[in-house]
Order: sequence, then structure tokens, then C-alpha cells
Amino acid sequence: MPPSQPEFRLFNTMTRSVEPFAPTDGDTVRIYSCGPTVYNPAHLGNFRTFLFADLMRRALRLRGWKVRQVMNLTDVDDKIIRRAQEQGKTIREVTEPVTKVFHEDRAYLRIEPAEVYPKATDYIPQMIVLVERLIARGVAYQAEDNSVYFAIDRFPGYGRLSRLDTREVRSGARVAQDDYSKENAQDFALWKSAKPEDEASGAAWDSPWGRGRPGWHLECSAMAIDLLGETLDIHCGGIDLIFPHHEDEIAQSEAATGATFSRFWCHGAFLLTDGSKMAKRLGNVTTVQGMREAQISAAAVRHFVFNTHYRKELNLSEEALEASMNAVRRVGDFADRLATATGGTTELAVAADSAVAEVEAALFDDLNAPNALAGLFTFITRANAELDKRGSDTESLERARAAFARINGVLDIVPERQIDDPELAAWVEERLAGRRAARERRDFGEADRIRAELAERGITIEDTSAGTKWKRSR
RNA sequence: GGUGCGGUAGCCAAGUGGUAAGGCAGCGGUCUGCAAAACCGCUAUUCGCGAGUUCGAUUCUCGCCCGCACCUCCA
Repeated sequence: MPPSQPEFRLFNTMTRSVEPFAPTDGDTVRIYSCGPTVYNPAHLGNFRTFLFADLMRRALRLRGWKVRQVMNLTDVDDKIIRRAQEQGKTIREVTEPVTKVFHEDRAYLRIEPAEVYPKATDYIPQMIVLVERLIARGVAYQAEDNSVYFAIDRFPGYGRLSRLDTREVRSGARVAQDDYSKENAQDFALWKSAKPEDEASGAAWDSPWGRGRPGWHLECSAMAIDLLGETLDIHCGGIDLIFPHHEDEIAQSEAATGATFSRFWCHGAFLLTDGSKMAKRLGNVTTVQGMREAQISAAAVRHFVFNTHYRKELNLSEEALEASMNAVRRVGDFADRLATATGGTTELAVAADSAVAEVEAALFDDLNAPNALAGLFTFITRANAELDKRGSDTESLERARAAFARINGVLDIVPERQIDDPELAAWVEERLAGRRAARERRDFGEADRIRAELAERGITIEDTSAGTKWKRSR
């Protein structure tokens, strides 16, 4: 990399340290991020992780690299089968509508689409090949129940990512006794033999080991290798996936290919609600749909999430969310002002340049979004002060616009414009005309009465030199 | 029991071996008919507690207290 290019640093869970990062080929960053299990709409906790991946891909692109991101959709697993059984449906009938909702929610939060969203059920042949390779290498075995397991004691590196040695795993508090038979309690299933409910819900495929379905970990390895190659640049996901999911992915991938599965492992911390983990099984979830109904803008959600570093737990509270809603309003007002301004000052350009430098430095330093936000807000204050001077330098204004666009291109926190409601607009304009007339004849009592009337309908007005502006307050 | 993270102003939250970013809220001022928005100023002598290292610690070390998460399928 040319010395002029800034260094990009990322925390690597494998080494537990922040390391310089660059894509293997110097051009395109190949990312695999663990996506949702589509049996239920994802909640905001899930989306914090997806927002983290969004931040990462945008920051990498800001740095000048291309990104090829693969996010899997797990469309076959225990919970999906159970759901299908409960509802008398096939797994596909369960997963398709949920996948649709996922993308709607994703789009609402302005999470850029990944380049590929592979579904596990579309990669069964690749998974079977992977299992065959593992059996050929002697690290996997078929048990009495026809399921195929990975023997973790035949993979020396097992436990490196999670830093759990196998002895500790063994004495762990929760060693599940599941319905499958295996040699060692810690061995994990690569291929699960089909049960009646699997067949009934369309979750069974032919394989050299009989009818069955893939294990969860296997899906990711097979799809990642197929779509991105044997060594990924970055593999990311929620912190809870470190063990066992990512540990198992490493084991089966590296045992099969002999290559390092991923150069970087990046994990996002949890979103808590009322001090404890947000989880479907705890019933304390906030959905994106719920936030839309509460008229919480995507911009506010993004601000809320990015205001805390991705490796630190974040507690969802109404107060914090409200602070973000207010903060983002300031950003939106500034965006409007930049768009309608006619000129700036030399100082404006100076502020723009330093803002870009500051924000980039923050983002390239292990995705420090809180610092990037600080840089943006500092810029907004400085730029507003300069714009107050009503300068006429169009070049510096353009510089400021470009800087803002560049920064917001990553954070994306300008609130959406209110949906146009022609009827409401006409009504408001009518009131404003009346108020203008009242003000002209200095009948301020009437003017204030109209303002209060508008406020009751949630309309905030602002008298400017260019006339009266109005907007919905929420 | 093991592993890991965190405790910074009313709230959210960065950060550094050299004396505390940013946001929200609040207060005072400018502007405004009054507001709103914007701007200016103020708001932690202090970073969970105790000890140690150091010329100097919120930042390093040790101990303690509190909170959270992970330890087989949960982002």
C-alpha cells in the first residue's frame, strides 16, 4: 500500500488485538458475515450486528477498497423445523416470508445489501462434499444413528478462537444431552440423520450417509468456501458466535482445506434491554417493525447504534433513543442548510477538510464510529457558524457539501424527509398564509394562535429570511 | 467453576502515562415581535473503591465491590 494511504486497523478476535488490515489481493475485501436464522423476524439486537457489518463495509469502501460481502440466510435448522411442524408447513413456507421481512427491515435501517445472500438449502451438494473431505481426512465419522460428527480431538487447533481448552468445555455447566449419539460429548454434528419431522417439513436430503440435513456450522463453511474461497479476509458476526459456531467453522474448514479459514475474526457486542440480553427466548425484543410504528427514524437508530463502539455492550433505553432522535434532527437541519446555502467562507473549507480527516481516522481505527460522530458534530457546529456569516465563496461551500456527503456516506444518519401528504401541506400552507398576513399587520396574537394550532397538529415552524419553513416535529 | 467485557458529568458515550472528545438534557447570552433554528458562553478539579509503580495514573500493576455476557446450535 502506498505510504500516503492511511492504515486501516481492526480488532481480531483470534489474536485479541487491533491489527493493520488490508485485503489479500489489495483490491477487494472478502467478508463473510453470519446472517439471520429466518424463523422469526430479527430483532434490534440482531440488527445491531448487521449494522456493524454495514459500518464495516462502508468504512472499507471509504478507504478505497471494493467489498464482496456474503451473508448467509440459515433456512434449515431445529427451530425452523419445529416452527414448521407447529404450523403444519414446510420449512420453505416458514422461511420465505421471514426472509422477506428481513430484507424490508434491513432496507428500513439503510443497511446496504450484501453482494450475496446464500440460502443454506441451496448449498447442500457443497456441504456434502465438505463432509466427504472431512471423512476422507479422518476427522469426521458416522455414528450409529447415521449422523456424521466432527471429532474435535482430531483437530489440534480446536478452541484457539474462543480460548477454551477442551477440558474446560467438558466440565462446562451445560453439556447438552441431545438426541444424537456421538463418540464424544463435544463433537458436533456435520450431518444430522433425518427424523420424521425433518422429512415432513421438507428438511431432508439424500446423502452418502442416508437421508439427513446439514448441521448449522457446516452451512457457513461450505457457503463461505464456495463463494469466497478457502481463506476469507474477514469473518464477522455477533460475539456469541465465537463459541461454538465460529470455533466449529474453523475446525471443519481448516481440517478440510488445510488453509487458514479467515485472516480476521470480528465480533460485535450485544444489545441489551433493561440491562439484560435481548433475545427471542427472553421475550424482551424490540423489532424494527415496532420502531417504525413508534416513528423512530432509521437515522436515529443508526445514530444510537453507532454512538457506542461496536465492541462494547449497548443498552437500549427510551432516553438514549430519544437523545439520538434529537441529535439526528440537528444533522438533518444541517443537511438542509448545506443544500440551500448559496456560499461559504474559506474557514468553511478548512473545517470541511479537517472533519473528513478526523472522521476517516476514527473509522479506520477499528471502526470507531463514536469518534466519527464526534468529528461530524464538530464540523456541523463550525460549519453552521461559518454559514451564519453569509459568505459568497461557492468553492468552499462545495467542499463542505462534499465533506458532508463523504462522512454521511458511511454513517447515513440524515432523517428521511417526511412523507409528502398533499392534504396536510395544503392545510399548513393555508395557515401560514393567514399567519403571514397577521404578522404583516402586526397582529401577533393571531400569529401566535396559528402557530399553536399548527403545533397541535405536530407542525413546527421556523421563520427565516427566506420565509417560513415548516416540518413535522416527529 | 472456566472465559471475556464493562463501571467516565442528570442521561448516552469517546479517550489518553502529562492532567477529561462528541451528543442529549439544563442554564445564561446573541438573533427574533415572540418563538424556532443557528451561534457564543457555562455545566466532571475529576474518570467504581483501596493500595502500589511513577516526577506525574482516569489511563500501568495488585486487591476489592458492582453489573453484563459466553461456556453446543442465541447476533
